[in-house]
Amino acid sequence: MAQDIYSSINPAQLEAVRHEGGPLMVVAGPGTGKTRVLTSRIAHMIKARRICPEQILAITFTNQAASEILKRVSKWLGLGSGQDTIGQHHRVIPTVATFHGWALSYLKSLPGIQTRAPIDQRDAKDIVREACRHYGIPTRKAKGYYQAISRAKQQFPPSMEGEGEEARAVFAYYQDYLARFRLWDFDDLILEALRMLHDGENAREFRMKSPFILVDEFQDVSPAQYQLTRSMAGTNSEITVIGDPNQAIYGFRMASPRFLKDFAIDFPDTRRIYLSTSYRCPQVFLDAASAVLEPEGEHLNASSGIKTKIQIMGFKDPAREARWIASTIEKLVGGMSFDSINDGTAQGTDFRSLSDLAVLFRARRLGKEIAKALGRRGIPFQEASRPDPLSGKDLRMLWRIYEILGNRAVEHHLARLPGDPATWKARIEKISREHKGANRSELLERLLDFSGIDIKDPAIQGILGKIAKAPEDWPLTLVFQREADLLMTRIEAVSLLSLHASKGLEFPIVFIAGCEDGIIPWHGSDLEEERRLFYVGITRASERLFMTYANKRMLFGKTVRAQRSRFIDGIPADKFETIKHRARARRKKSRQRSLF
DNA sequence: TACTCGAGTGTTTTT
DNA sequence: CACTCGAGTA
Repeated sequence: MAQDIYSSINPAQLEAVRHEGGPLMVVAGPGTGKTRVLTSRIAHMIKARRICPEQILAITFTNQAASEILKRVSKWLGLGSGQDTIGQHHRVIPTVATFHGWALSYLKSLPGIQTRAPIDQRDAKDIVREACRHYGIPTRKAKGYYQAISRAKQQFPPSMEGEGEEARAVFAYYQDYLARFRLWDFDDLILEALRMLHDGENAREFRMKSPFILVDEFQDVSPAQYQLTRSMAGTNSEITVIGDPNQAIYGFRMASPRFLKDFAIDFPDTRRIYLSTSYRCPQVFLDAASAVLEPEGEHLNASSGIKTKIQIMGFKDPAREARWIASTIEKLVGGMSFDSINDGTAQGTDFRSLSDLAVLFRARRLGKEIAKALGRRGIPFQEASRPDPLSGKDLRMLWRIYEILGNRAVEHHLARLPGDPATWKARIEKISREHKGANRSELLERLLDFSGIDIKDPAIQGILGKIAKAPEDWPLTLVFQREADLLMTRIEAVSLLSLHASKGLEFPIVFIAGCEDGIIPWHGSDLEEERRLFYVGITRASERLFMTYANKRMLFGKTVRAQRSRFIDGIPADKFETIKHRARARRKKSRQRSLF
């Protein structure tokens, strides 16, 4: 078991795994084994250094990442599946949680604190809308104000600086509403945990209990999360941050690669380790990616010997672009590669699996055209957009009843159940009285009789089962969120993803569509961040990379002429080949074929 | 409660 | 152009 922790690990990775005694920063470019280092390091701490797992806290941004890390660590330690990260652990395992999940359990663990009930984004938006109505502001402005409020609350203390009178009024109403009904939104979880750790005594106690902290994807931390990290760890403690400043693409939600730099200043004895061997991307792609952004840190070296160039194609319009992508995909999955026919090494088995392929684009709507083209050819595809687990009307109702039963934000939820709040109140009181001593999921099941929800629906049954297993008073917002992540199935289909959604993923064959000025880089966006976004896209590919663009595109009802992305012009000419579509290619048959 | 219709709006996304 | 949202109607 234990030797797996170190097998086929490179010297830099090993150094990161074994570092002891002070702050550590691991700068890990695409495919350099970031997760490998993180999980090996945790396993090493426990197995070799005999650190008690309870003293280790690993923080991630998504539940999916958290469960992936926990799974790998548990396997190395022989701890079984380690699925259950919420609530009490039956075995001693390290805590792996999201910032928000950790913050909530920390707040709950503090003696004498009055916790509030977490609400999700939809309720938060509803409250903002209500604030607008209250002030006679047109509700169409609610979305913008909600975003402004959330941005404000990424900072500590929250700041509406630069916002107008109206926005401030809405903010005040919103905050007041949360206080009145004893609610926390997602941002509050971070802010409140931070507020608690400001108390010297709390901080000292926490640092003693959890002296080993690891934070993944550190380039994505918000100002508040950065401060939280600082409060959690003393400047000399053994805190590990892992990230890649070149992949910081969440500026619009106040994240910044700046914090990775600040870290080394705020923790002066930080040992920096750069992972510079990419086990994913061919050198050509790495070089091209570097060229678009003049990356920070060391130049990346490819371990792969693949020599394929990037293939760039222009089209008259997005429909042709989409059709070409679809037909190329069909060829790639449908049969033998033309390559192998051409160079005589035909094996006859060079099929690509659909899940080896991804099409990336800057904005969701740009994927529509491609989805249509794939659909017409009957090629299965999978779009990234996961439905919000609490989006269904029924599930929302169920959630509200559950929260009321748990005595959380009762008035807030009663007012939002369909029908008359007083009737619901009476109903809930009656049922609770009649079934004294019954557990919460039993009560919930009885109350669902009044809701018109079909209890026999397998989805509802599944949720009820989860509730029965979840810790007594855990708010469902987080339970649902986790379940939705864990239920993500990997089906045999082409992935259609936004560039943002592609971060952290890897595919042998990648298409980046809509590589046009105005799209990539997006008109009016921060150019440096757009560069990093393109960098992320390029570095998803492990074998083949296509970039396509259209010379005109319909956006907002207007057809605009478009030019090839200026980022492509920054790529050295020997890294790619441009292929002319159809009309030209037909005459140069062999040239076209060499594509495949 | 469920619909139609017109106005208005247009990245990226997690918890 | 397509979609969402909210007001208004059945």
